[in-house]
Amino acid sequence: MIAETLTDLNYKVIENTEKLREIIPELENESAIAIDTEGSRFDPFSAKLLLLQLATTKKAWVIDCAKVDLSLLKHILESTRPLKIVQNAKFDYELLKVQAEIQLGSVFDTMLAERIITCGISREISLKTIAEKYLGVKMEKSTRETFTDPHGTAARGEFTKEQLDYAAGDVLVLHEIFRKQFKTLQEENLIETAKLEFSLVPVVADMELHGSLIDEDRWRTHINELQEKRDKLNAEIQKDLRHLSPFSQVDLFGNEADTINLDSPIQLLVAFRKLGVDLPNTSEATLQKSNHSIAKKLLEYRAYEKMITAFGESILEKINPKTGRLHPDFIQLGADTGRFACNNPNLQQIPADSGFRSCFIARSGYKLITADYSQIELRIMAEVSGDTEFLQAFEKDVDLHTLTASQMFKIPISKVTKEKRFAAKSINFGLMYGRGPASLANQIGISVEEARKLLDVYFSTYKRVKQWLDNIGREAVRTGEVRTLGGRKRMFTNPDKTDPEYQRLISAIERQGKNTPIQGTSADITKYALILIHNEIKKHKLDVHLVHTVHDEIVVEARKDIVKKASKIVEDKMIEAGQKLLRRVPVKIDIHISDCWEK
DNA sequence: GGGCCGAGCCAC
DNA sequence: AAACGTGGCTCGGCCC
Repeated sequence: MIAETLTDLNYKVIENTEKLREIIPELENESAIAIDTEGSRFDPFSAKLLLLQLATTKKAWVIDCAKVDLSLLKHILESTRPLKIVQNAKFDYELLKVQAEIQLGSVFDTMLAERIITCGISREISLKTIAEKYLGVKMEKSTRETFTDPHGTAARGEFTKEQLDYAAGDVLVLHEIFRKQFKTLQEENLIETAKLEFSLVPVVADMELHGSLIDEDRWRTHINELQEKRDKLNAEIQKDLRHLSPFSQVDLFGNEADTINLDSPIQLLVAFRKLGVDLPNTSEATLQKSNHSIAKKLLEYRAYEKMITAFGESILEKINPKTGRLHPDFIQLGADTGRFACNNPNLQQIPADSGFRSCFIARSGYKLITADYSQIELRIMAEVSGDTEFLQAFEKDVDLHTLTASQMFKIPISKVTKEKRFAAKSINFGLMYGRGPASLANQIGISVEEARKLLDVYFSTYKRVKQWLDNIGREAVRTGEVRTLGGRKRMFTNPDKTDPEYQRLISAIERQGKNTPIQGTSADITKYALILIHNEIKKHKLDVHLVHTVHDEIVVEARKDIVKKASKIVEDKMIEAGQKLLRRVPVKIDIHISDCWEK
């Protein structure tokens, strides 16, 4: 396809059911059709489905959804064949499911494909960008916003030629992009990864649509408690300041000024100076260095303040008025390792142990199942390195951190203290991040020299682990790429040798090279598990829904009477997904049934 | 007043 | 005194 075809668009507008019926046989015969939708909003629950665009390699149609019976297309859109080529299929899946009761099946998502192909090199995956890259055409995307304008013609169900051209243009470019991306995926051995991601689209979409229920009252109560603690701390600090200050704090009118604004660095610096403490600024590092009791309290005050602003009312504002639930955006390929990202709100960063999580609840008559992989990253490390000690520890299901401590400090298991286990655990986890002696020393409170010795002992105990880490770091730099056990690829761009930061940048690539196969394989496994669980639920038509995932954790809402059955499915499928990639290490799941989200 | 960015902090 | 991987959110500062 060349630029001219976009300006001289070859498409037909379909405005009645009879015309739609005429094109069905043509579509049924295709092996792949490109599709796109235009909605009046981005929220699938309140959006109106305006246009549905379809294209074969030769023709395109723009369907006015308000004027036709879309159910005529249901079997085509839901079946495995033809393949549906879509840019950001999750959006279209959700809109079609909610507004037309059609569940898009068998997709090739050009946006995800582009992310897979260019992972580590680029994050430019918009249709505009990839159409230019693969077709050399410049797309004008400003018409898009006219569909969501509540006062525009689209809101009245009328479309301008410009809007129809735009809609057709979006779907006309897809076949050629698909053809080229598919070729690249084959050449780069990325078909498995693409299949995984494409199969995951309806799973993630259903998870988003189902959403999470939050107990608003409980949430507010919790915020109030934090606010009270913050205010109490504030009062204490004010009192301390008054008490310790040799000067009385009196305002212009001779009244005792009772408070200063703790959020104002200027006022704080003045207050500290009155106490004879001269601080350069009120940054966290400065306050930590100063051993003053008020500095300590101030840091504590800020921690509460942070919690309140970051997780306070802002999350409740995201509750969807139509469903009364939170529908966060799960970004399937958020991280270059293959992990999910999440936003609006980010449910993957809800504090683990401060009373926020227990506000996420099951509907009445339902239960939440929280399941997470036990030490999955260390198990992956055992698999990829083939380290005998690691493998045996998991085989015998002994506590790896305790075992590590006993081997490193050459003491019997029974003599391992809490401190020694903590030191071992810090190294075990630090491994996966390419952690150095300085950072280790800092965490467990020893000198850098002692930390260095500790690491030496560690690596002489686990020789294969060291070998694997050194090798993969080196290979990442040499070849410019690493892969996960699922075949997912991440690329690296080596810095210029003349770059003053050269060595630092190379070290960063080495660390990323070490971490990505571990973190990314964990992501592969969780994604396989989500698909397997989703399929099983559908197969048996169970009243069970995925609601949430946090890297190595899956949360499911199940009707009470079948929660045991659901829990068995979740556990079995998570293990099946794990063992698909881990062949010599057993996989273990921690699983809990509760009224709320908790481990 | 909106966009961008770093700091700081939350998660795994 | 820090050099630990992957993200997102909020705030403050800066720029236009």
